Amino acid sequence: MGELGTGLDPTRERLLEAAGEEFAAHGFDGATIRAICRRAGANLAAVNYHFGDKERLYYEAVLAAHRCGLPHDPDLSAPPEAGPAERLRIYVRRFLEQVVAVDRSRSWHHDLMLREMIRPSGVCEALTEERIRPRFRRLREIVEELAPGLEQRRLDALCFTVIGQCLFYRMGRSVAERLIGPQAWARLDTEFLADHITRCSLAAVEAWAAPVEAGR
Amino acid sequence: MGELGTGLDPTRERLLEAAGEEFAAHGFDGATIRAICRRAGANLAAVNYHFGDKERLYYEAVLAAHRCGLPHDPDLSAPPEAGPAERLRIYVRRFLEQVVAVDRSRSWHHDLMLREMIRPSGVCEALTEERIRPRFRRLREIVEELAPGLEQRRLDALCFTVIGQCLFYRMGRSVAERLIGPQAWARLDTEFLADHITRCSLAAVEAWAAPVEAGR
DNA sequence: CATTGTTTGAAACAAACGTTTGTCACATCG
DNA sequence: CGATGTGACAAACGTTTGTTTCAAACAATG
Repeated sequence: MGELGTGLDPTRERLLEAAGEEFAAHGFDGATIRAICRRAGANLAAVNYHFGDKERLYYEAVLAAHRCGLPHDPDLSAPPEAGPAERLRIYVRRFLEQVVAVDRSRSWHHDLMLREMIRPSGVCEALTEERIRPRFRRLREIVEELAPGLEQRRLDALCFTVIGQCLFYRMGRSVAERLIGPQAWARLDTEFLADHITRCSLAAVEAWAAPVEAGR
Repeated sequence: MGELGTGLDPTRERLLEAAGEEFAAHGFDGATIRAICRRAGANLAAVNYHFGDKERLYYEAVLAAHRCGLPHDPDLSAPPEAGPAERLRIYVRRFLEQVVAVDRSRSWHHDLMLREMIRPSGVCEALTEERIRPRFRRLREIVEELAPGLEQRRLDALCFTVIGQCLFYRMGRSVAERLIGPQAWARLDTEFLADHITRCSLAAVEAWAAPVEAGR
């Protein structure tokens, strides 16, 4: 299992891990300090001792979960000489692998962020600046390179076209799976979706690109 | 204010309305029966009398909210002789108007559904079948008409490309607004987004409809 | 008017909640 | 050695939760 930080206090680390899973599963109100401590094998008073109160535990747990859950920026592995289309494909694939794909026990990290999206708390700001904005900036660079000279809001909307497609398979999973059936849903594997979203996004960008025929 | 049903009991109706807002704002665990009854101007025991317990109140409130919140199918107003592209534009616009656009007090209806998407409860099934599947079926018909003969999972993915783009502006609003700034976010009005998403989706569909060119 | 069934009212219930307390174990350092 | 500070522990704190109780108020019907 992945360590949540470099802290030297093992109890504190176990509390952060347990709190992340409990908060992700039941939300801030639904999760109880007793369940968190039980899962962490710690005493009930440990939360108050290490974090002060439930709210600060939540704050620390969300930040710790995402500092460890997302290894690094998703498109750093792209060869620098690759074209923007290829970098977009890698970006989408990494996005799907990390956010959407359910690799068993590591799925709860992003449930925390989905809850923050619906009703953002104080930690949402730090989370956005620290983890999301770097990714978004790289996506914007790719789209900007694919279609130079677009107005600002068109550029924003095109980035959201990419992100929206990816995020749907995480956020709308429960409904989407019921809509098309479990077996059809299972056929939408990461490989297929990455290819689908990439090609759709490229077509969308080209549709808005400068009237000059933009060869890629 | 919109009535939540045709029931004859005014207290029951006020409880449903108040419960919807409280559950949408704070979730099932966060909302309290006391706050609901206070908002509805009803006695604390009214919930137990009319609905039995909190869970059945939640179930009824979610269903009632969506039975009244979404007036009718979004694309019924499309002229029957309109082409699929024009019907897609109307579909997207209605989707954005109803789900995304914040028309003051009616915004909480869809918060309920977003919460159901993250952690579906028993009502999610009824909600999907009753309110979402009819819309999804119509979208599939449009896409099928735009690009006949596609394989099933490509058709599904293309529908999700449309829905994912629309839903993002609702689900990712808090994060997206912070990412691009409030003033840039304000410029993404419904009219602009409807046009953007429609054109992007049409380009995406055409990318897969065309005879298979050399893929990756 | 008396009776019946239905709805509301204030009060209380046990359980669970977040938080606090006081104490004990243990390591560190003068 | 004693003094000091850190952390774990059981127990209890006061509050809030969902739920229940029972009597009063009401409308409808005989």
